Amino acid sequence: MTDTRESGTRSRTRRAILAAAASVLARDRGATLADIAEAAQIGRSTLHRYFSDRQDLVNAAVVDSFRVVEKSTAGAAIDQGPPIEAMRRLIAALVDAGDRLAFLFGDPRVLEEFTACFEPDLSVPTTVTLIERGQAEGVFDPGVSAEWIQQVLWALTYTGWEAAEKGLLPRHGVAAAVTRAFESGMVVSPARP
Amino acid sequence: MTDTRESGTRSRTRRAILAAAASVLARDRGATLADIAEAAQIGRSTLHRYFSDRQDLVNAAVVDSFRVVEKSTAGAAIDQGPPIEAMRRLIAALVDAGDRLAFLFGDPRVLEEFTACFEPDLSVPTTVTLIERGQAEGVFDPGVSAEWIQQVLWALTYTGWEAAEKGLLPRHGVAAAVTRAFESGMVVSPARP
DNA sequence: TGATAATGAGACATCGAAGTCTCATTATGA
DNA sequence: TCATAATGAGACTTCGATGTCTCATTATCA
Repeated sequence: MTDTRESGTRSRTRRAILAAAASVLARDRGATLADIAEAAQIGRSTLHRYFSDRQDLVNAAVVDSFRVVEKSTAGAAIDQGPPIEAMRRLIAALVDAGDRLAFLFGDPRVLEEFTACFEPDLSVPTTVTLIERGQAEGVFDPGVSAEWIQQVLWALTYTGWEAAEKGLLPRHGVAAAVTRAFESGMVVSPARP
Repeated sequence: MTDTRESGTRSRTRRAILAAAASVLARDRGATLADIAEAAQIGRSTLHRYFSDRQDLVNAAVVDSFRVVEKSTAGAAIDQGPPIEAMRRLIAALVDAGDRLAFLFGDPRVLEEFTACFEPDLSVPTTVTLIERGQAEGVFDPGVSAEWIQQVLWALTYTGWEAAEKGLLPRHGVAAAVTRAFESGMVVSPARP
């Protein structure tokens, strides 16, 4: 899928811009193209050489972030082993891709826009598949939809990332805190309502 | 605190603008003042008669939303009864104030800005107080900070609101889904890591 | 009803970000 | 080294949101 006609230099610059865009926009959606260029350590005019539009840049950043998260997910091998263990690997992977996830999750509109027109890599097992597998095995709550569980997963991961940003959680404790919240909730001896 | 010199008409219009602002901005942070005026069913020039600045409007909307959420919280009487029950009432109240919460929670910067300069009504028991009470009684997870639990609470509530917006959850099921997630997490037989 | 408050429509100026372009400089690779 | 690719700085235009203002109309209340 990568354009092989693009030189190494250009390819590297492009990646830097996309990473900077996701990182900056995750923290401030109203950020200026100048802000993004500065974060990418390039001139604003250079940015325009790669992406004609702001919209063009955002679109590319979304697709790119999808790919990055997808890759992280793939690395967690979530189609193997017990669902609980697979989910713990997935959470760790998602936390690692925090910037990208925060960028995607932080803007509901962006996500919606692309869910329709963006066809995911079918060779990569999806999060929903893992959740459904866990539900079938009676490990994940079968009383709610897999999509809801996925939303909760993303929300908790995002919250963990944000908490670390604010200094509320130590970086190295995010994955554990998210995992714990996801698996057990906040009540010690849960009484199902 | 309400300016008694303001006529009933103006007071009503002001409230309508603030409610519209929170509602519109919760769904689209980049929304135009024209969008907000339209949602409030007033002319754009009228809006400027009430709030000189965009910043002025946003500030007022934040303060107002704080008050609304505070009032909801107060109505839940979270300083009374078992913490679990109090938390369930609180979640129901927060879900009811969904728009306002989404507005406040959806923009981390807004929240930060005001947490410092905005002194809360001390006569109203705070969420953190409830959480700490629950932790002291061994009901809420004492292994994490109360602030983290509060973040999770807000995140889950926001996610429930958003899921309802997207049609992923029925409106009447949001509070139950959030409560369940908050208390028990997503795993049927939790194995604490 | 009559005085006044409140509003809506819209013209107008302003301002900042976005986007375009040029030219000199630096980096890359054959 | 040399040709070419890539970049940075900055001038410039465009465009849309914002903020100001006027005037006619409508709503409110004594």
